[in-house]
Amino acid sequence: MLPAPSALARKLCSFVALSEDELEVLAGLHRRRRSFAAGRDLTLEGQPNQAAYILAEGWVCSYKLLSDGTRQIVDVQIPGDFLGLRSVLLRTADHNIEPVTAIEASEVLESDLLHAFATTPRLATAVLWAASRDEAMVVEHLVGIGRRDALGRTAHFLLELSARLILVGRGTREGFACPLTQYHLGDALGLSAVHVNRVLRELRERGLLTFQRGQVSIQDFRGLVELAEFDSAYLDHQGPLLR
Amino acid sequence: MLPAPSALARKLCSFVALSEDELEVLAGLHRRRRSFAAGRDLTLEGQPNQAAYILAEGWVCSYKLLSDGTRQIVDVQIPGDFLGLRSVLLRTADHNIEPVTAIEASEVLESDLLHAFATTPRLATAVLWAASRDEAMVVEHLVGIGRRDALGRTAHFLLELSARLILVGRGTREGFACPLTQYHLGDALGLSAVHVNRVLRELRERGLLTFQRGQVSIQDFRGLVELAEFDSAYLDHQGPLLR
DNA sequence: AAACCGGGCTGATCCACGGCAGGATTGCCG
DNA sequence: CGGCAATCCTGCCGTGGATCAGCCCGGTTT
Repeated sequence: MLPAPSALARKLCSFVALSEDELEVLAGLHRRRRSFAAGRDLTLEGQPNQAAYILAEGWVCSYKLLSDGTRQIVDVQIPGDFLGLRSVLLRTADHNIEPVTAIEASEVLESDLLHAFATTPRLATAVLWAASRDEAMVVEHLVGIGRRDALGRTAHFLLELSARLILVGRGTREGFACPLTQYHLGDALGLSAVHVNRVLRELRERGLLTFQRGQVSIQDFRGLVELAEFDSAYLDHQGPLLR
Repeated sequence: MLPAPSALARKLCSFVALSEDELEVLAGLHRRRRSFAAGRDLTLEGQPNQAAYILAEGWVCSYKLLSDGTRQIVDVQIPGDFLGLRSVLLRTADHNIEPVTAIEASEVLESDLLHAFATTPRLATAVLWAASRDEAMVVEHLVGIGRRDALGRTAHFLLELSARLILVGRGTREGFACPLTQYHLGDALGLSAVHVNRVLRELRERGLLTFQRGQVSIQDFRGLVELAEFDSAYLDHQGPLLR
């Protein structure tokens, strides 16, 4: 009997159906489980030789600091996401990582990963797909900050989170639990926390969604999609097309 | 006698010294040279099975369109850069590509690339490095748009271009030829073209740089670096650290 | 209980940037 | 040479969002 599938397994399965063997290799990557407290940074920019992790429980965000004390959150990771894959390749972390909640993560050594890839090439493809998807998310984030107004940007961000959470069984079409504060949202969206508050109020008043006490409730999915021009293609598209 | 090194070869050599054999394999990727006219898009978002290219001459920009007609330029490619590497992997283009000038590019088939990697693993590492660098540039771009003001953002963008162009022999510490219009700059920086104009004037009035008739002249490198908080680490760092 | 702290919420004011509208330059083409 | 189309440039005014300042609430510390 196999153990319950990890969030990562669930995510990858939405892309290609993995065999039992492949799932087993994947599960093998989850030895070396570690926990980290909320709020204390994992990585400091510029430090070499960081490890990579698969996030199993909890949320983290990756950000860069500017000299005036402001920061920009580049992306938010949820269960099933990789952490610091690129810093392993480049041998230097190029951003900081803050656990938003207490988290559990499995440390993944480069050798483990290479071994897994050698054993099960389809797994390599799937992980590569996940990495490309992360990159596409950053691009979409860039477009949002550059060209969408605060309302559309916020709606887009929350819709993206929703889609990603549903994929790993942490949310439904109706909503999801979200541990991000309004400060987090501001830093992610390039807005001030004060303005985030006003934007959330407007979304509420328009009957689109509510975000209260760590719970996002989507009330008018269609309306949100329209407002945000949200097209989930970049998140889940063409799995089957990839060879 | 080897032919003159391509822009890509120059770029990769700044990262690892390549042997003659490796340079030859690299040169082999430049068969299948093609030309494209300025202004006419190469790729349309969502179309499957696009080719990848190595840009040999000229500039292009990758952008995404929004429904209100605005666009966001995600990155600008110069000679030596890859074009559409990710769309080959994902089998679908996720953005549009506009040649800013007439360009020459070498079409690269997946099979060529895989073959080159199999023959010369160090080449694979180098190309992977280039891809990671591109990704880091997008992240830096995101931070700029999210948290820097128009002046710093513009200065940062031009400094980054400068550093990249110097690497492939298209510029010096004093300046470079830049075919981008103020509309391009606006679309890249998330500003209106009108405001770009004002920003360029201010940079000129502060004695930092001039951008006139397609020529960027850097007059106060230090001042620009300070204004933009520019740290080129993400462009050229830790080559030797990568194994 | 008092003090404190993090987070949510709101109003008043300010300013960086967008939008519009028109004029000046430049380069290209017949 | 004249005409036309980009592109550059500028002034004026409107506005989205930042900043500041303050209040409320629930949880923790003492």
